[in-house]
Amino acid sequence: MEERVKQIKQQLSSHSYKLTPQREATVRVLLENEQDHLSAEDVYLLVKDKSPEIGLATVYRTLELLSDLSIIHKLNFGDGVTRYEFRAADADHHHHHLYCLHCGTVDEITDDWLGAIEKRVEKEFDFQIIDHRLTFHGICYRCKGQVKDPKKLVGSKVT
Amino acid sequence: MEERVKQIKQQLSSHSYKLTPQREATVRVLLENEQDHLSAEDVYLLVKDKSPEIGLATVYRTLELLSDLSIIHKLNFGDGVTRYEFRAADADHHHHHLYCLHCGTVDEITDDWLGAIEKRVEKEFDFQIIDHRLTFHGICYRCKGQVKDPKKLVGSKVT
DNA sequence: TTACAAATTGATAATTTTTATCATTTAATT
DNA sequence: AATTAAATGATAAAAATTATCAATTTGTAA
Repeated sequence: MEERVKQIKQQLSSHSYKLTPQREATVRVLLENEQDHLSAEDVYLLVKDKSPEIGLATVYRTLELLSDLSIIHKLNFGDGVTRYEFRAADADHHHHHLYCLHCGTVDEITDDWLGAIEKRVEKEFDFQIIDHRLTFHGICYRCKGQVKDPKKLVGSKVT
Repeated sequence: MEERVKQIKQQLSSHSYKLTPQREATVRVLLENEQDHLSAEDVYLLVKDKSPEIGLATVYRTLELLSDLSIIHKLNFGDGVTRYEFRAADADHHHHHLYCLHCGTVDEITDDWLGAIEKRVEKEFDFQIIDHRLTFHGICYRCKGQVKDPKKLVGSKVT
């Protein structure tokens, strides 16, 4: 934890940004909730618990900054809100997500399963891949059995 | 074209919805621009050219309806706008997209390349897949050579 | 330490996209 | 022709994000 905060501090200062108290509070909230995919509002509320004086705009600015530096990733599961996730230290790609259409939970696949497909894309489409987004929509193991007609969930749900 | 309009009319009426002139105009715009990925605003403006009396809310309502019936798909490439694409008559899955970080163009891969991976997800994660979203972010063949430092494009760009 | 310039913040206004409301119009049915 | 439900258009409202700007904080240099 402290280790990672320090590392982020360095990443910031290497681009001449400071790790202000507000930014640090935001980073810590993100680290403490690494499993979740928090929206800006979520982050704001959690940060506010500890540092009530922080403003919403600052949280947005911090998330944007961290995203610019590729310290976090922006995600969009189509519910109208941008979500943020810590970018694994080692991973240079976006990992894959399992989005449950029943309960809304998002699980992760941290391995990159797209290697072969990406090669094919680069060759067949002459497309230089920088990153990817892969999300499966369906029913998670927790909700299995609770859903009668999965097809019904497809419709307008989620982009 | 006429064939497809008629087919959509039937899909609507089978759910007791009518193909009103406004809905038909919207459907035709979507069909005429099938290669593009239009936002609601885009559709609205194109429909307005032909039928100036149509309201924005009606366009939104129509897109939502078509999406509910899985006649079109909602897409989100992270630019803050929901986009719509005609759903291929045969495809029961979302097809894949190539999103160019340089020019913003979205190309399509209509085949489903995820079969093997989906089997693995279902087995390893006990996740019942209903649909998927796969988008590659990178440089398209048109922009190849025009981009010096692709890594620079990664940052905050797109969710 | 004090002074200064630049970076950052908080409050809030403004924007943007989408949804809700509601009176009016249209369409189908009796 | 009368009646009911569906659909529409105009517009208000909501939700998320971005922009503005004065005030504060920070790091640096005298």
